[in-house]
Amino acid sequence: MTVPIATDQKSLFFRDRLMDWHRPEDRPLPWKENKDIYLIWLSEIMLQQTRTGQVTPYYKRFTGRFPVLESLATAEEEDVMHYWQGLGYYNRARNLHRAAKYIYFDLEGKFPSDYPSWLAIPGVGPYTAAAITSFALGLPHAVLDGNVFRLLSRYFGIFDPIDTGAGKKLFQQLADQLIDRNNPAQFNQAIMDFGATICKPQNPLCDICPLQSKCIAFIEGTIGQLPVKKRSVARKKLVLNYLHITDGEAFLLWRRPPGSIWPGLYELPSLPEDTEVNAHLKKEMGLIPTEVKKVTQLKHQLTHREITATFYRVQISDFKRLKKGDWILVKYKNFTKFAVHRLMKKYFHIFMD
DNA sequence: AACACGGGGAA
DNA sequence: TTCCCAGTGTT
Repeated sequence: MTVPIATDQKSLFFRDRLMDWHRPEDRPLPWKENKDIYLIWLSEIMLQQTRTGQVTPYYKRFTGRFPVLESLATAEEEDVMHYWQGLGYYNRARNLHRAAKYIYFDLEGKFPSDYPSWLAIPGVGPYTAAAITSFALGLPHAVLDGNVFRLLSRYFGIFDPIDTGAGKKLFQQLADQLIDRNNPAQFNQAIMDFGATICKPQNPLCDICPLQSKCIAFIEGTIGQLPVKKRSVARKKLVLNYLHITDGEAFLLWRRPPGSIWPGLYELPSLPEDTEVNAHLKKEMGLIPTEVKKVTQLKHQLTHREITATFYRVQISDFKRLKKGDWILVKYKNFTKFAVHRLMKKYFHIFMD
């Protein structure tokens, strides 16, 4: 790690305020009570993707049964799994056990003493290696977990996705520059505590945040957008029904209102959910179709939505009885003048050749 | 780069 | 319900 310490004002302010904010006694947790590298290792494995409150009882039970490396290394796997039961991500326990045997028998009970060696231990990735080497050995490796990603992305206003190789590299460099080399352990503890208690995912406590005055996301009102993730979490499903109402020469378009998806873009009039086509046409538009045909169904992916759109072609003799409404009558030769979203484009591409 | 891997707290 | 948690290993 040959990254220079960041000396710009923003970074200095961040480091100073963070270290000043940190009160180790504020978040007392059982694994903070000592510097036993075995116990720190164990706690960090348990804490992977798992809340502190959920870990605490497991940690106590587990350390009661396996208080030192030897007890874990010489235990039966079934016994280990039993004490992990209910905590989830069970490969953690298997890797932990495998690693314990490796350290106890192959390394003669001597724990690795640097970052790369810890990284080679089963179940230990970049985060855990940094946590162990800083907490137990005082080495200046910055931890990068969900809390740190969130805090840094907001404070520095970074919109690069955190779930790509490039993004992780960027944030790791930044964190390694920020770390207080005089006290890496306290810095790592502080940055995670801060993220967990102040810069929370939802409803962060910006009003009492000591970093507020220089927090880009707070200043620019983008707290809710950060951190950015490329891979969207399971998309929300959305069902839409569109009506392609035409007399052969023209058809109807409608402009989406602001505050919805695709604000301001045009699309075919849509049929409200749980509404029958003919009834809707007559009641809302004053139209009586000569033919209604289900034409196609298209899937469309958005960042946070999976849309299933069904298209109905509605044939009418003329638009004379069309009620006044938000829709506009568009001649086929003119329809390219209207801005439409990609889903609509897909449909037009297929059915307006 | 994408995916599997668990269970639970909070909004 | 949805989000996300002191992430890592595999493909």
